[in-house]
Amino acid sequence: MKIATFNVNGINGRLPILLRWLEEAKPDAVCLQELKAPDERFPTAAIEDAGYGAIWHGQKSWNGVAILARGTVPVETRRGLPGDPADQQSRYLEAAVNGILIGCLYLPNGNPAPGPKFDYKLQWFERLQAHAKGLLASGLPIVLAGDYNVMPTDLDVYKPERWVKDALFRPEVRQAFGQLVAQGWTDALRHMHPDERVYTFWDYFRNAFGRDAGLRIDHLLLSPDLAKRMVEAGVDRHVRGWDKASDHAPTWIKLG
DNA sequence: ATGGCTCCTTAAAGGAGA
Repeated sequence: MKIATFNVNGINGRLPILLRWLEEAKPDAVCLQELKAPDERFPTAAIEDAGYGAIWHGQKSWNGVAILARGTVPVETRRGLPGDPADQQSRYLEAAVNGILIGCLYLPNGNPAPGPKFDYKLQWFERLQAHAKGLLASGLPIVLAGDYNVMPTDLDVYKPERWVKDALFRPEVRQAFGQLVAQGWTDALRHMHPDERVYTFWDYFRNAFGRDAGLRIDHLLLSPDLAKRMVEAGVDRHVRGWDKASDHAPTWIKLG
């Protein structure tokens, strides 16, 4: 079983990219972020024609997450991250697919930091930690996949010193990610590639992809039993080189 | 340090992304 996460940066603007990649990679389950579309503008027919069932939580202009499953429809278990009823942003969706519980998340960017957006990011992280702890305690096979907007270590940034004051790399954020993983999760990509520079994002500026000036910010965290089943993990970085590509590349694991 | 690019939006120029 192959499970992927892909920040599409606009599901309608990037629909040809998404469909081309689905056809090529044939993932069994996919978490999408940054739909940038309200619920009624989700491209249901095109996704179905590609062979995927889907659930989604859209939002006008920004955010928005979805879970796709090949040949079946994800069974929704949660919509929205618990802990703040006033939070209106579409950033968390959870479903069961083929016996695995999949949490799809789009963690806030947090810039500029410090400031209210950074505070929201840290609060969101605390809510995620609380929810993840409960999930882990359930003993179910779980993957928490998405755009975490965090580079966990220096190895995950092309030029760490340039990013130390950025909301994606500040100590508080790296610490929050570390605390989350320490609950008992496995950072799939780093576990399979302990010493390698593996990036999932390259910005649109200054030929970042051509220079390989990348960041690793899209992560799949696995519960202990799923970590034991993992046989492969990777990034489809060639997708970033396609015409009209997202600034993120699809990131995936294979379970045996 | 800044700006570079690309998406979205009552469609002009601004917000947001990272």
